[in-house]
Amino acid sequence: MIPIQIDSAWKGTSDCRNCGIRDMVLFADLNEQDFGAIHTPIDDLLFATDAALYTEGEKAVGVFTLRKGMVKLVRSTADGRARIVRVLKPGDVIGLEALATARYDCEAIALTSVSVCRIPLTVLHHLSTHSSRLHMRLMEKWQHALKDADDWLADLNFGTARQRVARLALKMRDPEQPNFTSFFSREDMGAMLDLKLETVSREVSALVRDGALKPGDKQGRRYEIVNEAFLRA
Amino acid sequence: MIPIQIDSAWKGTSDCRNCGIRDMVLFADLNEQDFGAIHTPIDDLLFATDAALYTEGEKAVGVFTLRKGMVKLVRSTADGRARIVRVLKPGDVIGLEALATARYDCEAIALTSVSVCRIPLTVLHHLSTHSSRLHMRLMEKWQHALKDADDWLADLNFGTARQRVARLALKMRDPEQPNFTSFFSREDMGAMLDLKLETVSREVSALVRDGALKPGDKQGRRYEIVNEAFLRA
DNA sequence: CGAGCGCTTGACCGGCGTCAACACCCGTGG
DNA sequence: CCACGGGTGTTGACGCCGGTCAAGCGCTCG
Repeated sequence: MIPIQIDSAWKGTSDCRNCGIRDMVLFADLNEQDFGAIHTPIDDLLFATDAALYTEGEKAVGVFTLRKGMVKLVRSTADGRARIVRVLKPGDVIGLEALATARYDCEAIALTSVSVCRIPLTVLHHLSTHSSRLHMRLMEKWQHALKDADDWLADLNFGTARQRVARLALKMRDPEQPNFTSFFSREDMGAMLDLKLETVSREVSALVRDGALKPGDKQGRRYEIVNEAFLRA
Repeated sequence: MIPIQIDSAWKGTSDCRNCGIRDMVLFADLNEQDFGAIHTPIDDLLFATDAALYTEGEKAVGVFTLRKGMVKLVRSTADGRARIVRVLKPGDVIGLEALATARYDCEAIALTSVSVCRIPLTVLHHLSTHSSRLHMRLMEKWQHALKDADDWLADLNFGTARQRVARLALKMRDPEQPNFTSFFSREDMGAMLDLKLETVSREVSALVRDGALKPGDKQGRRYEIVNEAFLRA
């Protein structure tokens, strides 16, 4: 694992009105008046794989919306090891907690190359008290984040190693090609499932042997889902 | 484990202005004008141990504030077993997710006898768009719930059985008597830590043998923390 | 005082962690 | 173009932790 590296690039300023994924995100149902109240520019940013969007405890300037790629939320436990608490996908908000505390509760690291836009806290604070439309959207995002956290706990940290890996395969399906799923480094997968990387590797191999998965590349990152029912059991 | 039983009693209507724990809860910094906008009565309710406040997927009428006692949030996993995702303490809000979806995401069951007040969704929806004070409080509650969920995952579902039980002991300290901690039935503890009840029992006994804990009653529910440093390691 | 429930303890076994060797992919430099 | 080396994934052998099954104990409440 490469240590933290800040490796981001400024891509320009967002035109939120014409955002390609606007219907998924916070500004989905803002009207012209709401947009007029945004006085601080919203930046588009790119992060390379393994770059940190922010670190645990860092003072927050804004909240991110994930446009493309995947981001892991990492928390270091009392005994020093790193634990991945969730993985965020396009449309998700990164660092919501900053709205309440102006600090980030855990570290956010790009799992792939990542495209995000950063919305300043001031903008959100101002809009959320003046626009009930944004207010409702915010509630939905909070609720989604909390449900996600609970799902993560209930689905991926329960049962045998085999079951956990199978559940992860189902959770990480490609939305566009539902019979394909993308994995991560075995070490990352271990930190998500509370397993050692060797165990993860063994169980992935076993699922391939049993005909539930089929390798889609040679690096062990992409697999085809052959037998979905098997993965569910 | 006793199956679900609805066992609640109406204790009256709350006088929120003079609530004993008002500074901890959602209505902490409402002003007289805000209170004037509450047109639906807020009920005080009592639930007996093992009673369900609501069940998973149930249509929600309101959100609860926990005044006294403890409540577990239970989720049934795909393979039928029950998983305790969090335990709520006085001052916490129960069923926040209903604000966004009007449904409860998981089951809430009283771990002790419990005193709550129920705030109708209509009241919160109306107030949160008209009072930036409540709005801010809501954010804080969401953030706290999310942090709690992540803590639960990172602290209690990681490491050896011994470590998990030790962490639970620290997490469940009595706020008033910090050298005392309260446990639950071994089965519930197992559902929190992802361990079997026999393992929990063994590890608790081991911690007592090693001089880290001392039994405070004969039912195995209350223990004195003798060696805090030992529990942290 | 007896029944029943929950907690404890023991014996045994299987799954996962540990340590280690090896295979494979890829980038680098000769 | 090939040789080399590091990083990552895979596979094997072995030991220990925790799951399983079962017996026994000690509350509490009829």
